[in-house]
Amino acid sequence: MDHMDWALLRELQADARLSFSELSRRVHLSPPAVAERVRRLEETGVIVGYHAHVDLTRAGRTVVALIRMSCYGARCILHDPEVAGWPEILEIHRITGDACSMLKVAAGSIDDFEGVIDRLAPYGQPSSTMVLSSPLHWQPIHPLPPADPAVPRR
Amino acid sequence: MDHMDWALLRELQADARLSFSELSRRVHLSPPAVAERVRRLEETGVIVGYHAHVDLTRAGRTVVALIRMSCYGARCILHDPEVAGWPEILEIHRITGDACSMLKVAAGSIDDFEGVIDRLAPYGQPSSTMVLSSPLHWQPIHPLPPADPAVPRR
DNA sequence: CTTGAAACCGGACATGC
DNA sequence: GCATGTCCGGTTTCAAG
Repeated sequence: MDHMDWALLRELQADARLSFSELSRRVHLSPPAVAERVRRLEETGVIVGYHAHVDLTRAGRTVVALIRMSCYGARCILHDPEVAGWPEILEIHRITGDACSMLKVAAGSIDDFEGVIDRLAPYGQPSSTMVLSSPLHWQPIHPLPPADPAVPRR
Repeated sequence: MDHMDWALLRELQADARLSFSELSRRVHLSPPAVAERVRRLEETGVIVGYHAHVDLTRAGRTVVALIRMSCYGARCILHDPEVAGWPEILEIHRITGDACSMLKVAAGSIDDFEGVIDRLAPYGQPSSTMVLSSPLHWQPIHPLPPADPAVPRR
């Protein structure tokens, strides 16, 4: 993960459809070198995929919510792989705290959302928070500046 | 947004780097028709971008958290565009409830994470929940089946 | 929207630095 | 490990139906 790898990640995060040739021009590297580096980033699991991002509202998902699930012991959604297949469930995160997971849900309507809640209820108590808007949908990953501790830690 | 548009979205969400020709084979449409449909999906804002997805851990972001921000009145992070530029802040969602926003944060270390909390504290009270793992990072958007109410609503 | 043709570009390989 | 150069295949973009 040197500076050149980060330059390639920066470009591919901004536009995943760039060709190797176009990439080579932007990062000032030869096309074969670019191809091999990108292949390595894919095979080592740094790049996990290339995805088109779809606007939820324009795709008919007008109701977005974050749901904290407090599951009933062993009957946890984390143990049921079926839940991850429901179309409204976009993300599942296992978290610390009194709840066991946080879900990001995008439903087509309030009725649809109510149906999701009904389907989740058997697993535990869902606590919903509606998403009004998302001022920052997504941010590319770039290298963090090295930490310089202003106050030395004891 | 007919069936063919959804087929194109399905393919481009699964692999954003597919060529128009390869797309045309997969959805059984001619290459010019594919090119025009994709261009329309981009210009109408259905497709908002094509992004390479990076594994947070392998990119050095070992500490992931969700932070609920309860801001001090007008001094809200939603009103300060600078916050969205901090590299550790991946998402900002305005939400309902007693908090004003939910942040997704990916820091390089606990020290770095503590630094983010310190920088957030002037805006309001941050309440952090650590993400232990993410069984479902991302799910493509596909058309929802039409609702058929098993129990008629009154 | 499809077909067909032509120009272009991008990817792969081999060679050499 | 990277740059250069060549070749081939694929892709894009027209035009016409």
